[in-house]
Amino acid sequence: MSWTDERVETLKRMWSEGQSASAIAKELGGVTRNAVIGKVHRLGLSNRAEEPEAAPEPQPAPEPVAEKKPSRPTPAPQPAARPEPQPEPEAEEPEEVAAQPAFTPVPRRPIVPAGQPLPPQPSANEISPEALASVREVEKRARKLTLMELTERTCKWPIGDPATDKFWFCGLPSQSGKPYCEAHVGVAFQPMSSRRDRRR
DNA sequence: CCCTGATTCGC
DNA sequence: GCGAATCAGG
Repeated sequence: MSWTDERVETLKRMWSEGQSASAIAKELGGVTRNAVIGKVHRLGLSNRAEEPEAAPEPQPAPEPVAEKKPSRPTPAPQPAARPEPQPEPEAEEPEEVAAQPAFTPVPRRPIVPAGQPLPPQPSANEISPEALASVREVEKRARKLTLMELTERTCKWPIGDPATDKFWFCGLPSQSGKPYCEAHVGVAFQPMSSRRDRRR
């Protein structure tokens, strides 16, 4: 494969969109991510700054330039429709519950003002007992990965409260193509038919 | 271990 | 110019 104008164009577009080199290579086909990165550098667009040009600020302020993060402006990793985390807040295990009634070190504030929107939360209610049991079981074995540790093949099911330290992602091997592991796929994607009778 | 981009250097 | 190998890092 060679770098035709069309392929270069695709490269430029995807790179400016914040796509990873491997993703671009995958899209183009016939090249590796190294080839893509090499080309990116040769094209002189290694710095993912395209249109948005901010003031270079020659002599900005008296500050002697302490920190600078030209890295990445967070191209939004994987939004991924968030399902229902924690079907059961109960059940504790050998986990440091560490209750700190002394004082309130973290004045948490509800991200969502007062229950307003959040209409897209229909699922995760009528789930088969087996699936639920499977989930609860698998979450004990969660790899507890951080956001950065997630990949295309790790389960992205959130566990715990994002506002606290007790938050992580399942991280178990995800189903090919799916964002979750087998157990979580089971509760995330309902056949849309389990509505008939909810035996209880 | 999975992944990311950066750099080098023989071709 | 190209990109595998390698490096440095999350």
